[in-house]
Amino acid sequence: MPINSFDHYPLSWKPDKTKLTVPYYKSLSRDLEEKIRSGKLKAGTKLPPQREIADYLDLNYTTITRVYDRCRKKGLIYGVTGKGTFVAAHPTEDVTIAVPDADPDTIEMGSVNGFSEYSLPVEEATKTVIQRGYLRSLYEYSYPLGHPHQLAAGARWIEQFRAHSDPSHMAICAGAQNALTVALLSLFSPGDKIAVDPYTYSNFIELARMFHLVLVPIAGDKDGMLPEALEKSCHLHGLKGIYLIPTCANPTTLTLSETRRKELASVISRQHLLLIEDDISTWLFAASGRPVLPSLHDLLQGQSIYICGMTKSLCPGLRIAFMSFPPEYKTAISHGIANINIKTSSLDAEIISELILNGSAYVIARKKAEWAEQTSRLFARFFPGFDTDPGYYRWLPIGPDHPFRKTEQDLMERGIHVYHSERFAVTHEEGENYLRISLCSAGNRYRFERGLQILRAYITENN
Amino acid sequence: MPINSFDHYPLSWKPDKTKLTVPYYKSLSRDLEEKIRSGKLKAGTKLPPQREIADYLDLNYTTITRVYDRCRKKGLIYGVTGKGTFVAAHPTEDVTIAVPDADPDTIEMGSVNGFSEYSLPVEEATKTVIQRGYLRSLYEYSYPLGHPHQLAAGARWIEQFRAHSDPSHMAICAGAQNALTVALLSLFSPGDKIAVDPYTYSNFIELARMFHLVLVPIAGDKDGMLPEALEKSCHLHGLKGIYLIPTCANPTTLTLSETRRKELASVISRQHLLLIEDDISTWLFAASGRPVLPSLHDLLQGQSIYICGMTKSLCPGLRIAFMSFPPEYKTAISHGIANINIKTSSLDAEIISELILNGSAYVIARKKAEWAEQTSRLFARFFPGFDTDPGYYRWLPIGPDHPFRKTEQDLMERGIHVYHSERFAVTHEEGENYLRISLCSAGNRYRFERGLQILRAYITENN
DNA sequence: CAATTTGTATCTACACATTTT
DNA sequence: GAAAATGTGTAGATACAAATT
Repeated sequence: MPINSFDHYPLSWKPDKTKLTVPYYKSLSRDLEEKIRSGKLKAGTKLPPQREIADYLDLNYTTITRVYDRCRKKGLIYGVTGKGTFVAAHPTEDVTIAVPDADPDTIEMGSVNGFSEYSLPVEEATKTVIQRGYLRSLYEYSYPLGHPHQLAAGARWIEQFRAHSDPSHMAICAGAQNALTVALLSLFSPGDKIAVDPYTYSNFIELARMFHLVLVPIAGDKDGMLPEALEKSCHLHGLKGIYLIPTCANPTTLTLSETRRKELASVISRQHLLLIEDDISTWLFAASGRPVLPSLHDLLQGQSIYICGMTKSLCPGLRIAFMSFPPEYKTAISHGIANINIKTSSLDAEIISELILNGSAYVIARKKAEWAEQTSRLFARFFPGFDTDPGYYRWLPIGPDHPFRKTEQDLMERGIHVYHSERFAVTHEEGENYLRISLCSAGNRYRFERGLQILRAYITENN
Repeated sequence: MPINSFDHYPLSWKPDKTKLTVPYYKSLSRDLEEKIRSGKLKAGTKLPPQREIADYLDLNYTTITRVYDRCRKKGLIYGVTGKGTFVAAHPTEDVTIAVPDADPDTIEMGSVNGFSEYSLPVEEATKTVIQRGYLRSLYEYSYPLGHPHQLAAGARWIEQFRAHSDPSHMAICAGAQNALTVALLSLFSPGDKIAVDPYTYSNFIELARMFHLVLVPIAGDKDGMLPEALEKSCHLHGLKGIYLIPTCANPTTLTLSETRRKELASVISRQHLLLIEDDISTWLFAASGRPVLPSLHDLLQGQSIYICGMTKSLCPGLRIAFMSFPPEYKTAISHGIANINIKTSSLDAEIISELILNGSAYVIARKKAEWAEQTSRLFARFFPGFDTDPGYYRWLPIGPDHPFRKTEQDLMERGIHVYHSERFAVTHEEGENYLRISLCSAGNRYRFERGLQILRAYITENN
């Protein structure tokens, strides 16, 4: 029997007692899910304590625990012991960063496509591959993880990034996103917990959610994730893995310092975490002659899946990523690849290998790195204080009162497409908002410059 | 306190009381998993009833339920109410049908590669695509579900198979297996139950297991799955979806009759199941001028994902499949594709489209269908009683006493590679065993004929 | 065909850790 | 720094459905 009537309580979620059906936990979690998905409960809303709902509905409170649990595993809500339960950052909204269909009137500064102008060497390489008569042998099943000489090309390529590997424990996937899918599917199970930065690659967030993996954000400072916070969270949550973008993280552009890398490696090793290292940007450092810090893959020697996508550095249309893993995961990953892809297109892989082996890949990368530097200098002219470190995007603070949808829409109406920080947030964060500004998708310098003008005008106006 | 000492009971699984640690359910399920994976508990073994283990260990029996539950969701065991709990068919063994690395001394009659000899038109089409200057536009992000004209080509292609669709609710995936991954990931959640034939495509079994989906085998007769059995199972298990290969099912080669298709469609519609229709073989019927039965996709008008892989009919090396779905799933599937692949290689898709649009695809398919018919006639000469219906494989009964590994190994030693029925079994089945014999991978007619001789000799010897 | 065996689903009880007050 | 609030993890009790005897 309820102790109170609760009529005057402002329960943010107040399920309708009359609509309760057995089993209770299912009818309740359906109701909660519906309210969140329909937007009746907004991101960041604090839900009533489990015991309060239980009291109100006259149910045992672990039944409510079960309701919250189900929604938590779906990524709709998250709980903090002692604090309460909250609606997740973007429980349902479409934050997937897909490929926008080209609209000539909007300047693309949201998605990070990579410069696509420079595709001549790629076309040349394609012709070479075909003329060489490889086609016949490529159009057959074999080597599901990639042909040995393609993997060798991959090993050579990632060497530049201080990630050392060997074709015998590498694989080719259909792009970095696909490699992440393979890694998550092969090595994790629903309910497993993975440490991430508080802001991280939004497609990873969605992917993890699709697999019903639970993401646990770990605090960081200007050098990236804090090792102590990670270690503490291990004890607290029983983490299974960790996802890191050590160099020029997406979207925050933070790079882990060498000390930080070593400290994190030591925690990862001590706590037996499984690291997924997503290396999207080191090529920009290597190609522009900047110092390259050691990969965690090298520092750890095991427990680590290293992924290097070729899309951004070489050619957006060819979907190839190289993956390196410790030998003990080879069976699991082979299974994952067999089940997800059977195998990756040999043609794409062969073209990429050709580009690496004939040296064009290095030339293309250098060219793209130059462009990136030019656009980042341009960006810094508009927004002083930003350095011109390599990177395909910038992380622009815009103050606290700029809600997700509205800000993006306002800017869209002014003619630029950008992404708001909430797309990248693992939990709903109050306070500062940011925009991620892509430096490489506007099409040309003039469009990009116009975009920056629009952006600066909007920011000065609204602050 | 245990009532009995159990020392004389032959408990097939008898956990060591002294090694029990808290939490009990974890330490126990770890132990059970280890025993199964290490082979100490073999496929089909009946485990002790939950209450018996609980009694023996002096624990509440729902704790054992939890242990069994965890292992069940991992696909290690399965339970039948009233009967007991059993170790699953191939709980851990590597049954994934991957791509075997070529060994010239072994005749390949296991994996179904598709004839790869006839790749000249594919090479021509590749050159055409490149010369046409498409390359530049292909090497860019756009149209994550596939270019409209590629999808239109797909729509035209599947029309032959009485599957009608429209480019606006179609997508291109990187092969049929990849399409299955997209469908499962986008539309199902861990724990969801999917109806399947008792023997079905082994990679689907593994894929479902990776996603922690539970497969429920449904009885069938010579016309395929029984509608009444399906309907009954809906009520019993609360099925969410169903996976069917309506034409020349893999591996049983059964084709659903037209009446059966209509009856199943009616159950699927009435029970709100989500159908995944994997069409791997209708092209063989179309290409050899045989009658084509209506697809369930057409019969259902909704609730159905239709998948048509191009690998077998056209070219093993190009990884393309067309998928058609009801409009209401477009968002979910777009998300799935964005998260798994970002997008499929445009180059492969473009080559396939070119082949369809310039008519070569039809010619290639006819050629391959002819070869398939020739090899199936050859097969029927060796094994009378088999008809020469289209199909890339045959399902050969070999009697009850031919265990999985041993049979495959025996035949491997004699020089042929084949797959045993246990690879395709959803639950462990006693009784008749089968071999799936691939008709299209031996390399040439002479090798295939030698393979059949070896096979027949083995069978007559051992029965 | 009724009683028994057996698996599955749901709800309840309790212990514990962290955060806030 | 103790008490209260709050989420999470584990174990137990009960009801029920299907298959077997």
